[in-house]
Amino acid sequence: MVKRVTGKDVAARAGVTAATVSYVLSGTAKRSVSKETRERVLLAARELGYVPDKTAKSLRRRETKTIGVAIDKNLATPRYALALQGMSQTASSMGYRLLLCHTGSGENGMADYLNVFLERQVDGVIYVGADNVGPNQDDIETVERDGIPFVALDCQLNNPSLGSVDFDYRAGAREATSLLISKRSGRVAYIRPAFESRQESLREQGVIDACRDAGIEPPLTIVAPIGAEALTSFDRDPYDDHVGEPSSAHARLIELPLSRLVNDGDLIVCSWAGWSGIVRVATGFTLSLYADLANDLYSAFSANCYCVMPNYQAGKACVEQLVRQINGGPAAAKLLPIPAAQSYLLHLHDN
Amino acid sequence: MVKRVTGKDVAARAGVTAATVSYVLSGTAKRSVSKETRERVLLAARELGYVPDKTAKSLRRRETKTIGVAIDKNLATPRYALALQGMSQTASSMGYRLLLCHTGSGENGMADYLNVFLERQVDGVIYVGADNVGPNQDDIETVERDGIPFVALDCQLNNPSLGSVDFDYRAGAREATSLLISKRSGRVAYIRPAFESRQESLREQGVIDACRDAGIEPPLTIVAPIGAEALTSFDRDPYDDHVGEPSSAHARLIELPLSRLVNDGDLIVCSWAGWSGIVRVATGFTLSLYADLANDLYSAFSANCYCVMPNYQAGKACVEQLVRQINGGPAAAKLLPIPAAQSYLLHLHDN
DNA sequence: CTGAAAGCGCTTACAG
DNA sequence: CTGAAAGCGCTTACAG
Repeated sequence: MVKRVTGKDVAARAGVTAATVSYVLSGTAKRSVSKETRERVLLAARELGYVPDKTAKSLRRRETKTIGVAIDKNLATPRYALALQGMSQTASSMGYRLLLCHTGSGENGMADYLNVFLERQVDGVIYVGADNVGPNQDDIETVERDGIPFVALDCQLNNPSLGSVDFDYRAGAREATSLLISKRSGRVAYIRPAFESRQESLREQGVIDACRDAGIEPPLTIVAPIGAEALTSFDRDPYDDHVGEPSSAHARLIELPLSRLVNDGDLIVCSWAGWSGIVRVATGFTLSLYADLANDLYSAFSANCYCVMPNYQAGKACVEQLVRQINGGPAAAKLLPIPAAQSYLLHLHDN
Repeated sequence: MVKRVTGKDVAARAGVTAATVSYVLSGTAKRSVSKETRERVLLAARELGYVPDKTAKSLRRRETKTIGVAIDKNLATPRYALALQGMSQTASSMGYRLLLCHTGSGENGMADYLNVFLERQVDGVIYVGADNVGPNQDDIETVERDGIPFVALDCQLNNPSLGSVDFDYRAGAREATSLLISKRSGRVAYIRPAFESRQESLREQGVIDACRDAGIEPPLTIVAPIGAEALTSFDRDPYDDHVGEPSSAHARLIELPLSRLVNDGDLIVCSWAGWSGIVRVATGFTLSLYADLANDLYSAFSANCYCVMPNYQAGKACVEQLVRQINGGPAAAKLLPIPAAQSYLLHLHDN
């Protein structure tokens, strides 16, 4: 391993001092440098292959241009991966990088994602978290007390002092269900998971809203045996998921006696992305129409309508808002609309 | 913003020097500290809420305990998200964090993922990349010259001086196809994308191997109009993917006149995860059996057999190998087997 | 327009 | 067993 080239080496070669090198390369226009000196420095830097040490810079400037992302989600669910991608690309375009953190607590009992801020490794934190509940009360107090730039995605915190990006689940569910109702008359059956969360309540309420709007009876609600753990990360190797008995939310849905619970011709609304495909296959119904209250690649093949989750946009919004906070701006709350769409592919078959 | 608590503050309170604080808290057993002093230091640190500054530590120790991950993949494809998850959890358990990098080149013309190493922000780099081709020749030379700890995932580099983790596509395809053939007699039809890569060649060869093994005619190969760009990241907002004309690889598959290209009863082998579901729906065939040469959540519903891609394991292997390199070990090449499995769910229906 | 110097907060040989 | 000091590589007021 060769000796590292430092700013001092460049300075020596250019016949200037390290300060001048810094002013030329970091380009803070606090000092003007003569064109001739600047050229000499740039040449020397290029000749020596100088790459400034960011750890030294961070120590001195007290900023890292890095954002911590607390995400323990099951990334095999494209929703979260897309949000992460939105964050990554936006951060990159704004001169930031993403550091992945877990939500668990480390050695000193401090939550990992807060610790990483206090250790000065990141300038702010985006919390996606392991469930849809959000950070605990202790962590929230630490964030407020230490003034940590902080944005929570899809946590429904309702805390104005914390930054947040949320989805308008209720309006989205209402719109998608209404779209389904507009295509065909029939009873609405709603399939949702077995656990309670603010998100699930909002979606269910939106389905009820749509039935009321249309003047039809409230939905028949079917509770699938799927717990909140389906949302979180793998505690075990997901490799195992695919060789033995299926344990994913999708697989457990098929255990229901679906063709006894719903009738052919029902308008079947599913809380999660991709469920309608499973119900369609499992029941073999030919008259029913389907809606997914979220979407993934497969919704286009099995759901007649679905909610278009703006996951990438949400990731982008998180970064934009966090950077505003890092630069001294206030925390804000953003609520993203969820448009409803018809399946382009199923629509093609109609013609 | 209150003044930051430093090691010196803790030292003052404990009546010792900053050196002692460092020895107590960083615990490098290079110096033994009396039990009584240690307690005083720990108490003072707790009382003051001391969290050591990692940027200072990194500058001094010349290590960051951070791994750069160059990943421009479409994370909506669970394969890559799972690999990332394997990396993240493994890194965490080994005391490392993950910094997301892009593969593009930044300001100084240096590839982003190499730059981040030269800037001393990471101790090593895992390359997943934007396509299955791997880093370019210039980058490889930089890695070798500067001795950058480096592992390439699924790049088929065949360069012994670089660390690598690859999949045994050929054997995997052979095994899955053989499993399909063992279930029913019939012609093998193989559906693959329109671009060439080492990975695609290996899979195709594996399918051919299986036909030869079984003494049946070589597969009928069908080329789907899907280009390599389907593997890479979004240049545009993927939000658009779901509101207009479908542009994903899955959607374009359905544009083929599949029911004219294959016959009901064919053994249909698909190169990518999830394709068999689309072919099954698009053709409506009742006699054919299907295999996916990769798997996702939906393969269990539509493919009779599939390859179980050890993505999580691969991510884990990358981190383990990289850390070994960071600690001075040599680069190694790891080839992961791809087991074939039968769909548990479709198997249930047989009974 | 440029130089000399202090300092960010740690770690770690070097003395005692 | 502990203290005093140097130094990691930058940035940035302060003089000139």
